[in-house]
Amino acid sequence: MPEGPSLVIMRDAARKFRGKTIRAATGNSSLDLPRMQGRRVVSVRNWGKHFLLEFRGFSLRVHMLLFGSYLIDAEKDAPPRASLRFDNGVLNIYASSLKYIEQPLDEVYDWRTDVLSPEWDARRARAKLRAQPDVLVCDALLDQDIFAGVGNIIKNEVLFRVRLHPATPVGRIPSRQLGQVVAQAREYSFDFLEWKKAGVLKRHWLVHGKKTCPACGKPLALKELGTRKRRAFFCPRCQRNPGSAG
DNA sequence: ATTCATGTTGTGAT
DNA sequence: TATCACAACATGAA
Repeated sequence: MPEGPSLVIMRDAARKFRGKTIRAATGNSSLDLPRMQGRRVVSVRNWGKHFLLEFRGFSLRVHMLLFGSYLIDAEKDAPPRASLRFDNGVLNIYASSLKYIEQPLDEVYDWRTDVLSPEWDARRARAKLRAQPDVLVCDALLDQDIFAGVGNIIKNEVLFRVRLHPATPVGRIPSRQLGQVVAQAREYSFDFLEWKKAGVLKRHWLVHGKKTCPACGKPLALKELGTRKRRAFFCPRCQRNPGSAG
């Protein structure tokens, strides 16, 4: 489920609950779910991988981690973390991390950091990257304070599009290529969104989960790189590290 | 049946 | 005190 584009789809699917009142809030979350009963949804939003239901005075934050899922007007054979019943339907949330946010969302979230937001600020992202020259680009792309919404799939595909080795320190990336990284973090996320909506996402993966480089035909490398140790699929031939000899 | 993965947070060690 | 590596959590596809 859970990279930014999937949350955009969830947010749009749940938009019909905006302005509606929660009639019942149940589930196996340790949160005080009944707190939401009788409360009206002021807005349905998302920031990166966070799904947000805003009420007057507080908000519900849902993070799906790796295995989270949701169903609208349907249920499955598993206990929901939260089941929110409205007059016009039900939102069921499974295996997710739930939390209340007490402060106004605009105080908590910097929308300019969300790669899919209209408020996305590429220059700001570049400035943050410049401030951390030693961080590997594979880690930087997963940093939600720089690229909120980017996950491991987007990371791998962006680095291939830009033909950049995942283990390149940010400070060694030529300025023009760094600009491409930032631009593609957003652009690929929108492509991901369209493909996901159309149910054709996987067939568009060029390197993620693949064995062969679509550019040169040689085997792809698969390594757990960076401090995050997430899977990096890349072509050692086509994705050259500007800092290495060769 | 077993392994593994689109992710983050908390804990205890250093 | 701060940083860091690792554990923990949870589900379904292959």
